[in-house]
Amino acid sequence: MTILRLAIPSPLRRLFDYHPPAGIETDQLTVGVRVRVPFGRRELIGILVELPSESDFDSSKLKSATEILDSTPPLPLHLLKLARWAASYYQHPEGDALQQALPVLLRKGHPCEYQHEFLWKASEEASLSQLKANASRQKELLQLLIEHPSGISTDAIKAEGGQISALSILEEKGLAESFQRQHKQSSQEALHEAGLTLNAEQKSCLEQVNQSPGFAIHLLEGITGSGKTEVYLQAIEKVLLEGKQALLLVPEIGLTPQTVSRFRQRFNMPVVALHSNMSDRQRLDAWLQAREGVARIIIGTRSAIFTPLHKPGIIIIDEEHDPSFKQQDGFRYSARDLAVMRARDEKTPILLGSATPSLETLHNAIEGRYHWSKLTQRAGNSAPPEFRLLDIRQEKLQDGLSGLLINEIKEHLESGTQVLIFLNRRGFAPTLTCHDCGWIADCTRCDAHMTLHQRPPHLHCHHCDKQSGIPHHCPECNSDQLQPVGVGTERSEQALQQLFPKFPVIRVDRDSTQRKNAMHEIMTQVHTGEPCILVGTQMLAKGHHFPKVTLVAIINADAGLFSADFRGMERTAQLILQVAGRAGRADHPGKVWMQTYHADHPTLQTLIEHGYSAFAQEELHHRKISQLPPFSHYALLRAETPHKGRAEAFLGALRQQLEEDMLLPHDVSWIGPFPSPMEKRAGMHRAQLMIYAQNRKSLHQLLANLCWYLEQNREARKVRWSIDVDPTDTF
DNA sequence: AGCACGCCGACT
DNA sequence: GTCGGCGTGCTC
Repeated sequence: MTILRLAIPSPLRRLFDYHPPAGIETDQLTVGVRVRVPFGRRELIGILVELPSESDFDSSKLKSATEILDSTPPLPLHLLKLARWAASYYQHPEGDALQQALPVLLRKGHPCEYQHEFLWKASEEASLSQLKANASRQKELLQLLIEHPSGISTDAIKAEGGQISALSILEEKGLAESFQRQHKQSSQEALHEAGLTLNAEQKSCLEQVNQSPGFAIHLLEGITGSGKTEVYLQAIEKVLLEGKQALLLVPEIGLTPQTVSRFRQRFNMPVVALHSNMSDRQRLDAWLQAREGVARIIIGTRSAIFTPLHKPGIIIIDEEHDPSFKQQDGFRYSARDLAVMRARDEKTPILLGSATPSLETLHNAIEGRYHWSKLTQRAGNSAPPEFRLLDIRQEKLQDGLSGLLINEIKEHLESGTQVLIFLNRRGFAPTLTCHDCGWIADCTRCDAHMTLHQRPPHLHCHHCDKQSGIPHHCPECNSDQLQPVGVGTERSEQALQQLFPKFPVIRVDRDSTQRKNAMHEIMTQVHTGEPCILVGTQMLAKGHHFPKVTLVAIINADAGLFSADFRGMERTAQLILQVAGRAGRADHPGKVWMQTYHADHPTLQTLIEHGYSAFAQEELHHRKISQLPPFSHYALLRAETPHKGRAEAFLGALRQQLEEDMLLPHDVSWIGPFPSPMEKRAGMHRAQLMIYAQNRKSLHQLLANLCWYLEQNREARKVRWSIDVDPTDTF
């Protein structure tokens, strides 16, 4: 007898057994295929993970599977293993974890096949003059086709605002034609354009990567502008010449069309992207192209770590310290850490690149577990930016700006260069308050203030997305003296525009770039090189290059300085340096001015006077003394319920129970429970229990027991609990 | 997580 | 009289 043991996408931490569907030759079944099964009153798709000969469950009560969906497993066996390992390491239900390793369409049961996408292009002799002057829709569309000589998909046409219905008219007139994407390589050449000449540091780093043929971990620590990407490109080039593929993981906001086009420009090989702006169909096609080996370079965000490769050659994690590599809900995996596992498994090198490596990675490099290369020279030997801490304790600020800073901005603009203002706060003002009675606009569902927005005018909670109108009178005392307090990007933009009416002020945050193409338009304007002021959030800090910016101003360098999270300082340092890195990339030396109430903060001083390495060394020293990661391992047990105090009480009772009942590994300890830094969020009251250990194994063992216990426990069903292994945030 | 069952309050 | 509120239980 053959039993199908399946991972089912449900929160239950166990596998489920089924009989094979009637009339199926069981010797043809392989682990990894998708199986459609009845589950409770529903029908779900599970993944076959084992083929035992008998079930622990009463065999007569087993249901039969409905249908086997694949003849070969969509996910190669070793990636299935990786995903199963991850499920166990991160204590996440296996069925759900495996599901997340697959593209959405495969989760839904679509066949594991390409749907060859039709592309459209303008025919050779087509020109706009062949259309009637008033046929504006058709003209727009034809213009779009002409702009994409290598073809554009109907999805992309829609995204660009083109009219699909006009396609057939153009086709009839012989102005447009459709074709299927060809994946054949046009020639033997791997390169479209030659690589740049490497400096000595880059060369030695590249040699380091190239000389180790199998698995090896490399940390590439390179200051902004030192040419990390060129090293990536040339490392990839070697891999391509060997007939292998490259997987590049980038942070969520780092995957811009510019990133992809830089790789397309360099290589005469198919490059595919995998990111959230693509349709499910496009993602599946790209995923399959990677699996078949047709796509040679795969660029994706976190979830792309599960993309199968026909001939894996190298994995590169760009900005390895970026928090977006750790998933923050559900299956809380770290794509960076899994990438290391995967590289070991596939026997390929892995390259972790960053200007500001995470302390974990740095620690590994210091301990000699990673090969460590540094790039310290900026391209063209341009001078590093000059930092200045602006003590604003006695200063009277105008919309968040000190007089000194305003003067400096003026000087830069008048000398014809650009200025970047970094303010990590969206909206007009972080709060709205009543001048007469002190009332503050609070969110009813979170322990947070509502943010005041002016365009369009409304109050918005950035934690639960609740929105409401702006009251004209105070709800408490009916006064009409309601005032915005604090400064967000909208207000900063407005203030700067009034101060410098002759210069354009461009705001870059999630709100101002929502519209399709908005970012592209902004970048086009900035790249004209005309003097202007850019005001924005961390969107400005990542991915984009602003060669004409000579002054970077950090309005509130203190934000995050005194965070409840022990990683707060590390994050702040990384963000400051990342923003600072936008200044003076070309021949202009850059200045970085930071407004702070803590100009004598020793860590801040170390950072700007001696750089990131010195900062990191000090911080690692602190972590060692306090036995914090990377010198210990820990996990967070989170709980949330709609009732105040109940989450904390639940965790407290649990802790007590565990101390009484369970044999604790001797090196495991707890801290807490304590309420989460923002106790109430989106209507849920939250608390957490920190569990830490010297030894990964003991921690893992304890967590496994804990999960088992919680699944049995009746009380545990009344709260929502989850486990976060290697958490990066404690909110 | 879904989804159903079941047992009490305010509506057509 | 029912519609529907969410507590409880189950999923091979």
